[in-house]
Amino acid sequence: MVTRLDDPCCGGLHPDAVADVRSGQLSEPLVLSLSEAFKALADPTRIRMLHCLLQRELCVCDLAEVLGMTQSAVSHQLRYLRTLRIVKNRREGNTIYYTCDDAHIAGLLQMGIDHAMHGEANEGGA
Amino acid sequence: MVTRLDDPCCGGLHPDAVADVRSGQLSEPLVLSLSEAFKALADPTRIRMLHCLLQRELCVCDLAEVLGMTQSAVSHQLRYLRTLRIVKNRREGNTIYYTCDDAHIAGLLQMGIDHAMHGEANEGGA
DNA sequence: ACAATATATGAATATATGCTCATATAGGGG
DNA sequence: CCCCTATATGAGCATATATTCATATATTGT
Repeated sequence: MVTRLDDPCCGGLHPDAVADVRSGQLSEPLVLSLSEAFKALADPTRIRMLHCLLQRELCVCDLAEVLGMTQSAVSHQLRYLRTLRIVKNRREGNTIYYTCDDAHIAGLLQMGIDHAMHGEANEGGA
Repeated sequence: MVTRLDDPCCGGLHPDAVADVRSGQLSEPLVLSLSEAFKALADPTRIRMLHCLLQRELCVCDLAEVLGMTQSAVSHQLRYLRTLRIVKNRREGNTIYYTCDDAHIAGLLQMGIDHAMHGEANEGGA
């Protein structure tokens, strides 16, 4: 079972290379799990939200205020992140506080920041 | 200049928290650059492509063969990655070989893999 | 019970994304 | 020069995403 399409233009130009790489392939669930994690970080809004929530616990409307966004938009994105278990929330009376304590995401984000700051933009600047 | 929307439901519940987090905000270009990088990894196809191209140089049709995808689809994604300078290519006669030598991306991907494999799916299995 | 506040959520919408199909480009061999 | 192979690319399409708007839910205070 080779999982070939009908017309791969050339049936594998270098069979050895193909076989070689095939044996090292990532499993389907792993790939899906990976893309899911990276997707969470693949949006400017979510990056900013997570960066905030990693620094400090914030309620929804403070977050909205910081990001200059609608409460609704923020809430939708928080739901997205909640579904992925990337952020947690805590209720205190009427307000709900969110945090991000996901070490995985924090690590990826930090690594991205470190790398991107190799001569490009800096932090700071409200 | 506070960059406020017309109706932030509550005008910042905790002004100190808001000010605090505001001062640590990531700059706009940095955020965009970050999301761009994560976007490159936010798709199962591209993850598999990059994982292959990090292991070994491959021509387009070998890649297509390995991934079980159309040459066209692969080529489109390669263009995407080329635009972001994540992959390089080399021509040898009729065939074009691609590689990924982007340490940034490689690091992020590896970190993602390490983390995701904490009890979930493993490599191997083609 | 009622009003006010904070948050959540469904529907609609606009845009982005990933793939397919057809076709263009480019190099190699007769 | 013509044909074959490998790759690139534009258009179209179906789906995903991010935001907005209106409204629902939940908690507090009176």
